[in-house]
Amino acid sequence: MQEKERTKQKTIYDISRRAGVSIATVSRVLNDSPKVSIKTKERVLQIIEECGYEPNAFARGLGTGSMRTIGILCADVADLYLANAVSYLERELRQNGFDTILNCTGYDHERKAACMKAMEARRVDAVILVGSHYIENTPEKNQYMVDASVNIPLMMVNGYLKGDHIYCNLSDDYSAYYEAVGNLLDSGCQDILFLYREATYSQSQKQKGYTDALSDRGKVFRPELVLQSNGKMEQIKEDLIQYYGEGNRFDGILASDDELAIGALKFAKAASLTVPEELSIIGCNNSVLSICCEPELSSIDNKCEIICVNTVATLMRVLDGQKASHKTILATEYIQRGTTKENM
Amino acid sequence: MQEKERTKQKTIYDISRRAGVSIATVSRVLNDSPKVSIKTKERVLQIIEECGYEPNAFARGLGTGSMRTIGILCADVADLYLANAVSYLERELRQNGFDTILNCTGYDHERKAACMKAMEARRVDAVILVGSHYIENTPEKNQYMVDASVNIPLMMVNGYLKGDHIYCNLSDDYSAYYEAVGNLLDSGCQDILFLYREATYSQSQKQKGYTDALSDRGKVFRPELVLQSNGKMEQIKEDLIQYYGEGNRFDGILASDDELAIGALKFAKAASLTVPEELSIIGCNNSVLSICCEPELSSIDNKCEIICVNTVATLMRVLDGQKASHKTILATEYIQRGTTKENM
DNA sequence: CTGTTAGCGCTTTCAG
DNA sequence: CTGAAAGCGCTAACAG
Repeated sequence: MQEKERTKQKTIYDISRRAGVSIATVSRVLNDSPKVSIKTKERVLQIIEECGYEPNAFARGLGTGSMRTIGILCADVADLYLANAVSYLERELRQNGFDTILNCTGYDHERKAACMKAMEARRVDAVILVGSHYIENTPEKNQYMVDASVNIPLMMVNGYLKGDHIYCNLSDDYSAYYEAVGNLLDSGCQDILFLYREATYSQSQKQKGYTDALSDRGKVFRPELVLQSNGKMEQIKEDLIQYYGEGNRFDGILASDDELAIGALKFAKAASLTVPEELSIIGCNNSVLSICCEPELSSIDNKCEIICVNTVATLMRVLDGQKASHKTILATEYIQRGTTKENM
Repeated sequence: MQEKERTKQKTIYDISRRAGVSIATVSRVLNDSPKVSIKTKERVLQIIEECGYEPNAFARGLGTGSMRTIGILCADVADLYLANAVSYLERELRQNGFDTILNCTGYDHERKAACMKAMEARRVDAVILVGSHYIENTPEKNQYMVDASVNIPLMMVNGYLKGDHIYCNLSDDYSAYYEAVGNLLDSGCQDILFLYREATYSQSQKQKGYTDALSDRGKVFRPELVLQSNGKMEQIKEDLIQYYGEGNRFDGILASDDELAIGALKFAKAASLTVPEELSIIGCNNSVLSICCEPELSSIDNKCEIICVNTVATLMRVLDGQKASHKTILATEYIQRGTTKENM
């Protein structure tokens, strides 16, 4: 670490000496305490300015037990949705005077738990978990979060886990998909394929909305119209081509994210199906992707920004010792574009 | 902050007492020092485990002067390219045992400088600046980085600034654009429009490649074939429609990013120009966007991952006191897809 | 190999 | 309003 020591950092003692006051007074000035006379305060501030003094954050952290840092855990910031969320969260946190430590955990359970531990060790003031990937389907696998929440408040963006110090903000995926099915049906679709990526908490809510909407509208749920596809766009397209080749027919696709939907769009082109006339497609997240394709993609906007703003607002109340809601569900908005027929 | 204190955190003293050794020994065990007998080491480790003890990171930071944290400054993680870069950087840093503090500075000069100051105050071990936006065109505006680099190593991803403790890794935008122009010309294009977003360092390199290639191929540079367009996809399309409406003609577009290129593609559709027959388009960054559209976008891959891996590797050498290269330029790769004609 | 001790630079009582 | 002094929890000489 010979890179350090370039400039001998000044300390509070240097300032106190130059100002002819005690370090306590300097500290008070630093913390904008009211019990310092304006005169001394100004003088100290003056000296601080002159010396280009910056208080040592570690020492302050050691003293107060906090460095005003929030940990953000997300599977991968390269993911469009997560990147957006992180961007909003970081902005809000900063506005509230908190720095953010980012940790991309990936999708592996062990690593997630390890990353959470690392955050605790780092003594962040709270951890925000972004994405429904964090909710696993067995209590044992979620235990590490419950454990962590004993020592530190946990905020979830688009995930729900019950716990005394766990606060969740999520979009109403169930209703969004329920409504989307209704829209497709209203526009004349008969057979709607539900296309999803993996079994997350969010996905199960979406699928529930899908099946409930079908049965409420008197349609029989056909399990073969639920298809899973992972991988990238090209793979999704291939999967659908194969599925279609096996004789499966549908005139509507409700996908659990925009990438899947665009894969579907590429499939439509490959299968020479006109969109939206012969095949309607709805994506989810209302990401940039949805306006890149032709026709542009109808999508479900899950109000990521609102969720994030709300998450940080809630966190601030929690850190302030105020009461806060443990579960907040936010409404989504259906965005009509070119891949679905206008109703009526 | 009443949220703290849930579990009285154990200290090194608690461990030393329970283990019947001095705190120094515990500290040695913690730091995996070789000068501890295996026996005591195991015993101490045992106790640490039992107590669920975690060393206080702030205290350690105060003692060592480092919390093994790197600051990443980027204009906005919601930006596709930047998100990718941050993702790679974070991964590499973590693999080297460093946490990353993310700060999205936006594009305003004042804020950038303020954020840099904040990083210094936080006493990160180094700062990585991502994106060529950080390089302004007057030395005065770049001064804050030079100043910061006196106290802390600075790494630049896709930007170049001279300085003793500044280390830059950037893609060879000049050659990439020089070559791209060649490709367009070879495929039969006559009039190539250079479409850019804003005057950044990177952009100027690209434009230089563009003009040099033209003149080297005996074409006269026509200033009216350089068009700036900001805003989102829709706006870009509109700008081009207007530009085209004013009588400007071209059969190739070389854009400085994928979003611009897709805006161009949308323009082509609006103007009923077939792509790539009547209009060839090349984007840059080889982002997801490039495979969302129809036809898929030919793009310049600037090897973001390699740059990031290299950046962190260089940083590690710097922190280790070794010599490192101040400027590394990496080759790009042209990705041929559907918006350009195959050569030959 | 192990223990003692002096910081690291700031916050925070407690007196005055 | 101001100062003295006791930590905060750990690291790192220095002695043994």
